Amino acid sequence: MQNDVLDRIFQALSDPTRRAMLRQAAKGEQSVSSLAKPYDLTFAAVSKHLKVLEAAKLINRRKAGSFQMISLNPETLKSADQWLNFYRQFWTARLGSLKNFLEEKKS
Amino acid sequence: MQNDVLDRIFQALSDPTRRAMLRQAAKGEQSVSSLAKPYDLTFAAVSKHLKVLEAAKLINRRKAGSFQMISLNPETLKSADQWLNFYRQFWTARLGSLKNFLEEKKS
DNA sequence: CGATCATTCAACTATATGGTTGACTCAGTT
DNA sequence: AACTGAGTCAACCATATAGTTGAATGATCG
Repeated sequence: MQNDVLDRIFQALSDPTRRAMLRQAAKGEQSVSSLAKPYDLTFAAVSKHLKVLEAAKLINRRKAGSFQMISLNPETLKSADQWLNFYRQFWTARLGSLKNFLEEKKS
Repeated sequence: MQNDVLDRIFQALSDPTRRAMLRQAAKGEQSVSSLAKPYDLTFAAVSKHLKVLEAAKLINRRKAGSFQMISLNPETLKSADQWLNFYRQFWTARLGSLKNFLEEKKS
C-alpha cells in the first residue's frame, strides 16, 4: 500500500461533495447527470470531482452510449480501513485484548 | 458528526508526513522536536503540520516547561471509522448478501 | 444532415496548501 | 542580565484545488 495511494484516497474523501457522491454511487451504478442532480454545481465541476474520485480509484466508469455510468469501487476504501486498523486499538476499550488480536493477524 | 469535521480529518490524513507524525505520536507523548527529527523539514513546517493535526483534533498538546508535548487523540479517528463503516458492507459482504442489500435499497 | 443531449476540455479566477526564511517569545542556563 | 534552546508567527513563494464560463466532442434523434 503506497503512500500516494492513501494520499489520493484521503484527499478525495476530504471534500463533502465527493463524499456525498460516493454515497450516492453506493446506491447503484448511475449516470453523471444523475449524480450531479442534488448539487448546485456546473457539469464541469461535477466532472472534475468525478475525475478526483476516479484517480483515487474510488469509482469506476463505464461507457453506455452517450452516458457515462459511474459505480462505487469499494475495494479502495479497504485501504483506508486498513490504515485505520492500526489505530483501532487506541480507541477500543479492551486495549490489551484487541492489541493481541491485531498481533495475531500480522503473523 | 458534522461535515466539516470529516473534511478536516480526511484532509489532515491526506498528507504522508502528517500520517507519519500520527504514527509516531501513537508511540507515546513526545515533544515537537522529537516528532520533527525524522523529517527534513524546518521547525516552522513541522509546526504547521501539527496545527493541521490539532485543528482536526487528531492530536492533543500539553505544555511542559519550554516543551510542547504532543499526544495522539485517537477518539477522532473513530469518526473516520464510523464514516467508513457504511461502506464496509460493500467490501466485506459475500456476494450474496451484497446483492440482497442492493435489492433492498432499490425497492 | 442538423439539432440536441451528456459530458469533457481549456482557460481563467480565487483561495488553500506546503514549504521557506527571519524575527519573535518563553523557559531554563550561565 | 545575557545566551541558548524550543517552538511559533508573519511574510512570502509555488503549486494545487474548487469553482466558473464557453467552446468542443460524441452519441442519438428528428
